[in-house]
Order: sequence, then C-alpha cells, then structure tokens
Amino acid sequence: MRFSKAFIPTLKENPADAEIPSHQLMIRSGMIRQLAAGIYSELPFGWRSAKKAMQIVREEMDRIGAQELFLPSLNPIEVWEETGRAAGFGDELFRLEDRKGRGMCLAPTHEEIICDIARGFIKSYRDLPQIWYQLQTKMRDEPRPRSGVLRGRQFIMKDSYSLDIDQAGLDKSYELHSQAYHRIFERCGLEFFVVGASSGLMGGTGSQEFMVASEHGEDRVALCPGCGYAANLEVAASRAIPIADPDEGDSEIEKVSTPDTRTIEEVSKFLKVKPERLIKTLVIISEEKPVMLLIAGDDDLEEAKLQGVLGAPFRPAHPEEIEELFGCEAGFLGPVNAPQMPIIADSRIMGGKHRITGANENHFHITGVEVGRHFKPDQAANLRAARSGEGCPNCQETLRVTNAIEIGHIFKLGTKYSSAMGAKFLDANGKEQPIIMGSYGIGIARIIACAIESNHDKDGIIWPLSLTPYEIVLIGINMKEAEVSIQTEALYADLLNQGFDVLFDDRDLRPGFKFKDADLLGIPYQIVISPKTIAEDKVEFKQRNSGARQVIKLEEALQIIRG
RNA sequence: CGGGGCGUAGCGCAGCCCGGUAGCGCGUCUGCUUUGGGAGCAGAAAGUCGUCGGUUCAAAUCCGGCCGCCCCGACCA
Repeated sequence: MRFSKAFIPTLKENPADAEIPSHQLMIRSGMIRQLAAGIYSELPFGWRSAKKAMQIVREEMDRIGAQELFLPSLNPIEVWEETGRAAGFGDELFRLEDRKGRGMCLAPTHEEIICDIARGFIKSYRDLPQIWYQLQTKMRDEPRPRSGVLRGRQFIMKDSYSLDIDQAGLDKSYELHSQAYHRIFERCGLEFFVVGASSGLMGGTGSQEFMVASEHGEDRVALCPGCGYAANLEVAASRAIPIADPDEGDSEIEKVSTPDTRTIEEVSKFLKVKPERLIKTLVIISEEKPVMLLIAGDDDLEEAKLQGVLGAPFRPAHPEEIEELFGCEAGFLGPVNAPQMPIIADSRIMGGKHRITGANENHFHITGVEVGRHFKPDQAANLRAARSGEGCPNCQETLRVTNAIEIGHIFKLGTKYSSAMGAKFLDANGKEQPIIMGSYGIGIARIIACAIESNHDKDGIIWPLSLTPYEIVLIGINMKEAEVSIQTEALYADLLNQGFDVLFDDRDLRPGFKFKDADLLGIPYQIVISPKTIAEDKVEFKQRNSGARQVIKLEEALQIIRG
C-alpha cells in the first residue's frame, strides 16, 4: 500500500476521551474511530490487524476439527425465553421489535441458536461429537462501556460450541480447545496465563480463563511464580498471614469510648492497634434476611466467595436498615450483644483473642474480644480476597496479585441449554439424552488491545510480527529526487513480489514527519532510502522493537526480515 | 444505577466566575522557501458555542430540563 493513497488518519495529539495506552494508540494510529459509547468502526489499518488475529484463530480452530459457520445476529426473543436468558441478561440484551411488533433482540452470544440448530439436525449419537465456531459481532448493552475496545457494546468474538454424547466427550472437546487457545495466544505473541474461574451465570461444571497481566485489566488474579498456581481472585486461595494477638492472659471485654471513629483506619489509629486486630462487621441482606459477616480489619470481602457460601444473591444492607436493626451507625457494629441473625466469620479471625469490635452503640467499641467465647459464629468460611505476599496454597512460594485482561474463556456447560431447549439425541441403547455442551470464547479486539498494551513505548505501537498490519514500512526520503523515487519504486515492487506486506511511505513530507508516523504505527521493520544511502548502495534498516538502526546492504536487511 | 468531570472549527484547548464583535495551537487549502525526528513565511476556508426552554435591550457566559461522552464504583457470558 502506498501511504499517499492509504486511509491511515494518524494523530499527533492524544484524544481527550482515551486514557489507557491501547485506546490512545489505536486512535492515534488511525485503527479505529468511535461512533458511540462502546461502539467503534474498524478503519483499514486496524482491520488488517484484526484480520490477522482472526486468521490465526481460524487456523487453530480448524486444526482441532472445528467447523466455521455464521449465525444470525438478529434473533427472535422467544429463543432466548426458552432458556430464561432473556430475563437473565436483562437490560444487557438489546431489544427491538420488527414491523409486525414481534419481539426481537440482538444476539449477545449464541448458545441458544446453536441449540436450535442442534435440535433440528442432531438425532443420533452417530452425529456427535461436533465443534462449531463462528467469528462474529456480538451485542451487549453494557452498563458501562470503557477502556476503548476492551469493553465495548459491539465486539467481534470467536465463539465455539462443542456437542458431545457424554462427559468424557466434553472433557476431550474442552481439552482440544485448551490446546488450541494456547497455540492461538502464543502465536499472537501474548504473555498469557490460565486461571481457574467461577462459572458465573453461564452455569456448568468447569471453566478457565486465559488472561494477560495488565494494570488496565478489569479482573484481578493471584499468581504463584513457583508452581504456576493461578486463579481469579474470585476463587483464589492463599495461606493468610496469621494475626498476632498479644500475650496478655485472659481476654476480657471492655467497652471503650471511641468518639467519631467509624472506619477501620480511624479506630486503628485512635486505639493504637494494628488494623488486623480489629474485626470488621458487615451486614448484608440475602433472601430478605440480614446476615452478619466478620472479617479481619485489614482484609477485603471477596463477594464471589460469599456468593458461593450463601448460594443466593445478596446486597449490602442500607444505612437505614442497619440503624433499625442495631440502633447505631454502621461504623460501630460488632457481633457481641448483637441482634439475632446468622453470623458468618472469615476463617482468618477464628481463635482470635484481644480483638476489637464495635459496641453496637455510637462512639463506642469493645476491646478484649475472644472469638468463640464472647460470640459464636454460626459458620466459618473463606470470605476474604487473597493478597500479594501471602503464601501459595500449593507450594512454599508467595503469591502475586495482579490486574489482568481476559482474552479467552472456556466453559464446560453440560446440559443447561440443551435440556431447556430439547436438544437431544438417541444413544447407543436407543435412549434419549440431552446433548452435553461446551462453549469457548475469544475476544478479537481484546487480543489486539492486549498486544498493544504490552508492546508499546512513548513513540507508539510495537507490533508483534503475527499481528502487524504491515511487516515493512518503506520510507523514501526526499521523494522529489528522481533517484530516490526510482529506487524506492523499484524496491517497493520487489518487496511486494517477494510476498511481504509493505506500506510504502511515498509521501512528499519531511523526514521527521515520516519517522514519527512509522514509529507510531509500529510496523516491525523500517527500510529507509535517501540520497545518502543510495550513494553508499545501502539502505537504512530499523527494527521497531529494539530501536536498533543500521546502514547495511539491502540483502542483509531482507535476511534479517526473513528471520 | 450512585459519585465525579466534560461538551466552543477535523483534533487539542482558552474564553464562562464578572453577559456586549468567538479566540489560540495543531491540522486543512493556496503560494514561496525548506527536507534526517511531527519546518518557516504570507494568505485563506472552516464554528447552529451539545440541545430545548427561561432571565435580559443583549446569553458561549446566568438559571432550569434533556441528550451525549469520559472516569471511579455497582454490574459483567
């Protein structure tokens, strides 16, 4: 492509709306343009990269025997009512009506459509297993689109669906996907790791997420550098550091005045004790009943874990509800002499002595509390979020907690959708069985954004070879000079003939301008031709990743490019 | 949905507090000069000041409603 004819609208300044590097650079390099919140057009430069990612995905999916198909984005709402997910997705589902008033929606994913096809055609165990995949736009009315393309309302996903006759078959399909995903993300040059995840609302028996560490990720994960343990913080275990209680003999409760100290930090400072020796009392409402939660003062509640313990939805109690139940503010709650309600304590506080809690009276706390003597939790459970520096549950190393971006997710679904929709087959014994399903997603834009998040510098993008929109940018310096024009034109034609993806910067612009654009676009190899290099019968060769710049024979440069 | 910020030329912003001719930088167009890290000079085009209403002789500026966008939180296959 000639830059003079290309539509690559680069920007010198950062757009005001973009905060994270990938978003800024995708806009500055003319890859994307925002149309509305969470909705982006893919411009030619960005689309070339997206197509490369999709090609890698296609090759690896085909390799495990998956078959690509293409499904409707416009769906009748009834299909989604069959599985209850019309309600499940709620406001996140884009809804509309056709001219006859029939309820429609824009597909946020496609399990239901796959089930509909399966129930129409899959009749026998002989028809299975199957793996079907699609690379398509999905639409979700996200409550808060953000971070550029990382969380959009319209986005391209590779989604695949496995159909099997039994659990062993599902295990195999799941394993095939795991292998394919490893190859895909390796080929994309991403430093990823796999974490055990909660299955969430998708249901099913197992799931893993493929993550890339990034400070701008929305997920938090615990990683062990020793044994490779990796888990979403939603489920991560850890060996918590024990709380040291003072050796002061019997723990006897004493009410102390703590005026205007409502937070852990304030109480800790006022009473001059470490936050960990305070017991934090939280009140939640689950199934319309209050439940008291107790965790160490320096710990954070991990809501996904609590969700697992309760087995029911919950919400924090409102301040008015707390006033009504306890007769005091939320800042002075405690389990001693508290109103009757179930108490769930985090395991880390169990056995503690000389602890401090609220007195259930404004401006008072209680010291010298002994867990199990002055109050008895109904249940001890792991409610706290694991933290950096705590012990790995599987080995002696310490965990590191980091933010991460989810680029892929694999699920063992089981029969949730096939049962609801009557997608059944006859097994070898002539018995009707629901199809066992798996579902496996990859976010294409997230691959691109992650690649940029982890490969850029102050000047711009640094593309991995597998995803770069062009492999070589050929820069002519002083294009008005006949000799430069002749040489670059000849080289451009030659490089194209050799099968390289080349962006030929034939624009009549000052050198600095072209260099800045080349670095911003992040194309791995820059070849510069100028009157100087022509005189020496050499080219200037720059590798974007190292910044190394050398004046060498063209053949040497091509040698390096060919690897 | 709760909290915060913003909306003025294609992009980045000032002007608003204290009402009175709409400005700066970048980009764009023309000409000349330039040509190794986003050039210089001269000239030019381009803005319903998000939108609707109110106050006023007069509103980008003051008041109110609405819409949109960004950030934090809640939510999230």
